[in-house]
Amino acid sequence: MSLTEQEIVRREALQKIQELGVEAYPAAQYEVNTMTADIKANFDENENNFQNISIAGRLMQKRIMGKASFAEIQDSKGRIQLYVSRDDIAPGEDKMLYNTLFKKLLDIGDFIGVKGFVFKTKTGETTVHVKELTLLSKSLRPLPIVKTDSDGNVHDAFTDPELRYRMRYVDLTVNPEVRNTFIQRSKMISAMREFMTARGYLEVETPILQPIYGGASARPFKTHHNTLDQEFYLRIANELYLKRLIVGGFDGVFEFAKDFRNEGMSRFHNPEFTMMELYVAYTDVYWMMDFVEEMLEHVATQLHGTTEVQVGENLINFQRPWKRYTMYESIKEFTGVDISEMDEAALRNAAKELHVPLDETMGRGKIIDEIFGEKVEPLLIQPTFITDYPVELSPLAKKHRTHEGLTERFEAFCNQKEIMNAFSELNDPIDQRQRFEAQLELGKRGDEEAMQLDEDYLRALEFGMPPTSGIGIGIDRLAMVMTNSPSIQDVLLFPQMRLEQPKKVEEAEE
RNA sequence: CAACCUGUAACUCAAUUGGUAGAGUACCUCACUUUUAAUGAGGGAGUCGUGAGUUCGAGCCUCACCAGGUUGACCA
Repeated sequence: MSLTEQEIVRREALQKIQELGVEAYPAAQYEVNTMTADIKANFDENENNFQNISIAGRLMQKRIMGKASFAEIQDSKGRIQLYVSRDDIAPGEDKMLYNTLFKKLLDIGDFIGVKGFVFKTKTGETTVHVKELTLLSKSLRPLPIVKTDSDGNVHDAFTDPELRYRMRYVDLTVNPEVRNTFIQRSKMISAMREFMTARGYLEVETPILQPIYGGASARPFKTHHNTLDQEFYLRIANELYLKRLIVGGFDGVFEFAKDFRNEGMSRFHNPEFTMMELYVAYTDVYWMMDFVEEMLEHVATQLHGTTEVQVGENLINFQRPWKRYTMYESIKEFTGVDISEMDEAALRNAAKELHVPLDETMGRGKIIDEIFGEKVEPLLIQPTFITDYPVELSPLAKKHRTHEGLTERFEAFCNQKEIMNAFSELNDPIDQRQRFEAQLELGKRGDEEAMQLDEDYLRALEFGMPPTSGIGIGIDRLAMVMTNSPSIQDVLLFPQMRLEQPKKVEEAEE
């Protein structure tokens, strides 16, 4: 292992610390009685509460002035300045604690605990006057030091995306807005969970390893169980298992599920992603629209205190009611072309005039989807429901109650992206079998994303499933909107990446 | 998978028509008891992503490879 100069210096410092009899990685709990943010927020109001404080965190700045120094400590809530004077932390004859330990052997990034009282410096900064300083954990690698000068210019920012994603621990340490994004993501999920739990729906867990993958159109990851000597797939959706639970008699079930799709990676796609699926018995897709509108209005308000969220240049408003179009209406609205009565040949012609590229294999439903994707989706900024999807695109959705060839389905779009997909669940087992068989045909023709036929799921439906509506919400996509993040990698703590190249191994010495 | 861009000190970036490798921060030494990008003085630090080629001479030109990014195609 080859070390940089700074890593060597820190290891030497560690050794000297231990030679001085100071424990660099003490075992004992360090009692903390307040947080940096609490001090900054409340010291002006109530100075007496901060005369005997104890805080812990990383040392992030050191400004040595001789016999006194200023430093900054960072805990999970923020930073605060420390005033460290020699004669306070080392009151006796032996000034080792200050002259040697603090000044020379402590580095930026070390975890320390301090006890003392809060005061204001003559420049007005709220500062902890340190009476006692304890090393809690020595850091052996230098953190990137992000500094902001008096003109507001940021120096040496830790911005390289690769390094940020690979070393998220460093990213979280030095970039407070990154920490905030993940706090927001967590709050968003909590808000959804509370909203659904409050209505009596049950949070459940279903298998990730599935012998038959289903519930979506996608290519799966494959794996193998040794004892069973059997192939398994990592789930691409949890839909079919959740509906089995509705068959089993639960009124409402939901799951925040990690799903896996063996497809391309991009700003909007990670091989593993989180989807929340909810199924509610005795409801239909129109009920679900009302429900989800209310839930997202709640989520936005919980996160931002308002239904409005700034996303890039757009101010997105989740206030009810959202715009609703059928797919045909939306195409008519945004292209001026009414395709509702067109057959496949007329559709192909219409697509050509709209400059939407098609290929020969596409059927009627797929062509409509292409026109929509090209001409309508990019224009959907505010939350919008699109309903009534072609039946060919929706093998698990119930047939439309009045329109031949359509289904009882909606997708919601926001900031030019689909964020959820829902339908009145197909509960006619005969129809479902035919839809699966149609999918098998597609698979035989080379469609790698075609669904498999799931006999056990059909058996469940044959026992009877009540009318049910279900929804899948892309949690990562929604988090991107709610946290104003341009890339999915910014809302995943550890986005998937190519394996890090090992450092060049030095030629073995013989 | 395709096009384009990037790779120089621990970090952020320079380097003229191809001619001895530079700055700020960080690091090390010294001074300094209200600083805040602390300051002042001094010092060390680089296989220029890897490999080949052109050339008297390559950080710079050519080719291949590696890594990363951006955009596009498919999928949530």
